[in-house]
Amino acid sequence: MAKKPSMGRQKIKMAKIEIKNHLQVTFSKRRSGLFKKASELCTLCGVEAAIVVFSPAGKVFSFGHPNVEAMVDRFITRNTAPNSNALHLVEAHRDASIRALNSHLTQLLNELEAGRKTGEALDRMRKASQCRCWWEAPIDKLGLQELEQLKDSMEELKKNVANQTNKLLVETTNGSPFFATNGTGIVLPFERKPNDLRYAGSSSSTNQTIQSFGYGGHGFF
Amino acid sequence: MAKKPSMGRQKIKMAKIEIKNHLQVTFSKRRSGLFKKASELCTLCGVEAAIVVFSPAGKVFSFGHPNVEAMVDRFITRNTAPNSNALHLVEAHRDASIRALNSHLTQLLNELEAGRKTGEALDRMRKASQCRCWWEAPIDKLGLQELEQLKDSMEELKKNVANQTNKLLVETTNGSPFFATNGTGIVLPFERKPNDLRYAGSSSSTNQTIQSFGYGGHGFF
DNA sequence: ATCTATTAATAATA
DNA sequence: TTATTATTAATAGAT
Repeated sequence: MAKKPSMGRQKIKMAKIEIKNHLQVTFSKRRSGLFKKASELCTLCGVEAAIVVFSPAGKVFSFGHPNVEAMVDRFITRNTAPNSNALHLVEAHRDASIRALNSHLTQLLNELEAGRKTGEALDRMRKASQCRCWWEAPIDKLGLQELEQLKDSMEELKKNVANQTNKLLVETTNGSPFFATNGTGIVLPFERKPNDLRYAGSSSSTNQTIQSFGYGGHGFF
Repeated sequence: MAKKPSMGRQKIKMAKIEIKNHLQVTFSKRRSGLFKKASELCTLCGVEAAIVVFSPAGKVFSFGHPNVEAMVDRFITRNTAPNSNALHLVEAHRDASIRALNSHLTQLLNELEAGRKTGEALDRMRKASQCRCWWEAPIDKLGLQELEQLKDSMEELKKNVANQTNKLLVETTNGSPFFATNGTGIVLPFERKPNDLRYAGSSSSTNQTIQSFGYGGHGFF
């Protein structure tokens, strides 16, 4: 079998290769050759470089030493080119967004802190105001038995004083219908439990202060 | 004169050239060779490409077909990227940062809102608790003279009822120090103003009645 | 830069 | 894609 000697490498015209197959092969070979050359350049000269190639099919091939994006970033940053390309706008926009977010964040943190302080102040006020009614605090310290006894004594007390009280009320008030109907005037204010006062994180008044409202003649507790 | 034949091209070790002069020459030659290769690739294959090289001195050399800017733009705002290179990571990282900031922001907004509501609730409580003691609110409205009168009437009232009250308490309680010290037991319930009872956002307790604590025997108002 | 002996890249082919 | 080979192209070293 006769060997057909290759005609070896031939000079080619420097123009777009029309034969698709050739073009594809040439693209592959020359692209890798290009990247190899770039790599050698980087190694021999200790420099940084990047290459990006968009294939006819739209694929992207890139080379970078030490890496593409660092190179591109560096190029963009360095490139204080007068031609403001869209990239700059994009990046600027992104940075602006981040800056705006950070600013917003800072403002919110400040508001939050202020809100916390306001809340604490209000809480302190609340606690202080609780103590303003002298009878509220001690009630919590009483046991059930003591409360029962207290209730009894209150009821008896109420009876004893009811008449005088009602008389006074009629004389001195402008006729609030409040007690007129039940005709009693003895009320025992009690404090709700402090732990019922939890408003943490809740906007609802679920554990709002429960006050005892007593009518004369019937049990309060 | 005898001609000294050049020893021609010699193979070189693929490592950084230490001799500065050599390095500079090699950088120049190979850089132009690289750009030429790139140019040929673009011509032969009809593709677009860009090269960026940073010289050891910090200078930037670039090649681009059709131009570097367009190539870099296209690379960054890349549409079709099969090879996931580090740029993606960079971009992803940036996006992640924005996302994290947004998340933080949302959380803070929530906290802030909760804080506002808490503050409002506390404020309402404060206002409400002021009214729990019926005499507190009106007190603010009284002038100095009226306050003096009120003080006098209360002191007289206290004296008048002290004996009876103490007696009752001693008889019926187990010695709660509750009323023993001030010696009063007569209560005058009054309703506070409805508009002082604002517990907006609360489903319960909205129309809570606040009892007043009063003393019988003398008119206060 | 230019030259030239060599090496490296690669077109054609399989 | 990968491998082979004949050629061309690139370039190290010297000028």
